[in-house]
Amino acid sequence: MARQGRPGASGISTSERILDAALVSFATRGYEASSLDVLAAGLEIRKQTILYWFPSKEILLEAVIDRSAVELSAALEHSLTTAGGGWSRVDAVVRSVFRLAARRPELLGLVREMGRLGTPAATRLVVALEPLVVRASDFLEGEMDAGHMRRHEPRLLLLAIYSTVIGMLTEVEVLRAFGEEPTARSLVRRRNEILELLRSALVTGPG
Amino acid sequence: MARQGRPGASGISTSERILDAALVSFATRGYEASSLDVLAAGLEIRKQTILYWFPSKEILLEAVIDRSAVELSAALEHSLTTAGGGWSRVDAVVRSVFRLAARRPELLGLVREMGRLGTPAATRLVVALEPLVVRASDFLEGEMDAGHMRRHEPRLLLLAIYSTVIGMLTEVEVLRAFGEEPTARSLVRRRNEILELLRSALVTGPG
DNA sequence: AGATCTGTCTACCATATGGTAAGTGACCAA
DNA sequence: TTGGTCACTTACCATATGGTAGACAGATCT
Repeated sequence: MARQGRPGASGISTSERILDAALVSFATRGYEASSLDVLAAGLEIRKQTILYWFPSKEILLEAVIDRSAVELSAALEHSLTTAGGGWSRVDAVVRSVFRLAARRPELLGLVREMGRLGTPAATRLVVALEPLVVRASDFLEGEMDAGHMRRHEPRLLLLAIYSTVIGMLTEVEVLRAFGEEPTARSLVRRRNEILELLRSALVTGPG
Repeated sequence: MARQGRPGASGISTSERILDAALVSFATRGYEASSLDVLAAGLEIRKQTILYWFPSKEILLEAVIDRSAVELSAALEHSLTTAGGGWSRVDAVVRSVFRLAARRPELLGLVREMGRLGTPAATRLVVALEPLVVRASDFLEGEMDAGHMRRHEPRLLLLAIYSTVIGMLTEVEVLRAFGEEPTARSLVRRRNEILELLRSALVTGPG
C-alpha cells in the first residue's frame, strides 16, 4: 500500500487528492475508460506524480477500493448496529444509504461499477463488505424468526433491497426517462417511495 | 443507418455479426473499453470491415442501440398489452423480462450500461423505450385508481421495479457476494423472490 | 469485353495510453 | 558542507486506439 505523504500547505496530501479524483472518475466514467493523463490534468499535476504514489493503474484502483470500503462500512455499520429493532432498523439503514448518496455519490457509483471490474478488483470490494452482508442477513433472519417480518430468503431479500436502493440512487439516465430530475427534492421522494414499498412488502401485522 | 448487406453463405450477414458482437462487448466491457480491433479479431475480420459497415465507433453504438431497443420493445410490449389485468399483468411482464435475461442477457446489460453512455447515446435508448414507460405507468395508475393496487406514484414505483429487476439480473459480482451463483436455477429463485416481494408490496386485499 | 459496384483487405497515420529512466530542487541529518 | 531522501518533474517508449486512403477480387450491368 502507498504511504501517506504529509499534507502540503494546500491542506490535503497529494495522494489523497489523487484517490479522491480517481474514485470519482472510476465511479462515473468507469475504470478502463479513465486515463491517468486526464486524471493528472484535472489535478494539475503530472501523470508521473500519480505513478509515484501508485506504481500502476491497477494498484491505484485497489487503493481506491480499499479506502472506499472502509468509508462505506463506517457509514452503514453504525445504523446497522445501533438503530432500534424490527422495521425501524431497516428504515435507518436505508436512510443512511441515501444520506451517503447525497454526500458522496461516488461511493455508491463505485459499488455499482463493481460488476465491470471483474476479478480480482471486484473480489476485493466484495470481501471487504462481506461482514456487513453477513450482519444484515442475520438481522433479517432474526426478525423473520421473531415474526416481525414476512418470511423470505434473507440473502435474496437483501439482494433485492440492495438492487432497488442502488438503482434508484445511481441510474441517473433512467431516472430522467422516468421523469425524475436528479435533484435533492427528488432524492427525498425516491427515498420515501422505497421506504413505503419495503414497509408494505416486509412488515407483518396491521400496516 | 447502414444498409443491410445480403447474408453470405455463412448464414447471417457480416453487419449483423458485427452488431451482435458489439452489443455483447458494449454490454459487458462497456462502450469506451471496447476496441474495434478486439471486436474485429473476435469476428475474424479486419477492423476496416467494421468501419466499412459502420463509419465510426459512435455510429456503431447507435446502430446497436436502435436494434436493441426494437428487440426490447418487442419482448415487453406483448405481455404488457395482452396479459390479464391487475397483478397478473405485472407478473407476466416480470416473467418476460426474466425470460429475456436468460435468452439474451446482453440486452439487459446494455440497458444497465445506459448510465455511462451519456448524451446522446443514452437519450437515444431512452427515447426509443419511452412509449413502453408511458404505457406501463398508465397501467399501474389505472390499477391503483381501481383499487387493485396500493397507491404509489406510478413513475417512482416503476423506477423501483425496474431497479430491482435489472439489478437482480445484471449484478453478477454482487450476486456472488450474496451467495448466489449465476445459474439457471438461481435465476428462477431470484425471479420468484422478486414476484413475492412485489406481490406483497402491491396487491391489496387478502394476500 | 469493359466499366462499375460491393465487400474486404493492406498500408498508414496521429493521437493517447500505461509505464520506465533519469533528472531537479527542497529539506534534513551527519 | 555534504550526502541522502522525498516529492515531483521532464524526456522517452512500445503499444493500442479510432480513422483515412487506396488496392484488389468477384459479381453485376451494358
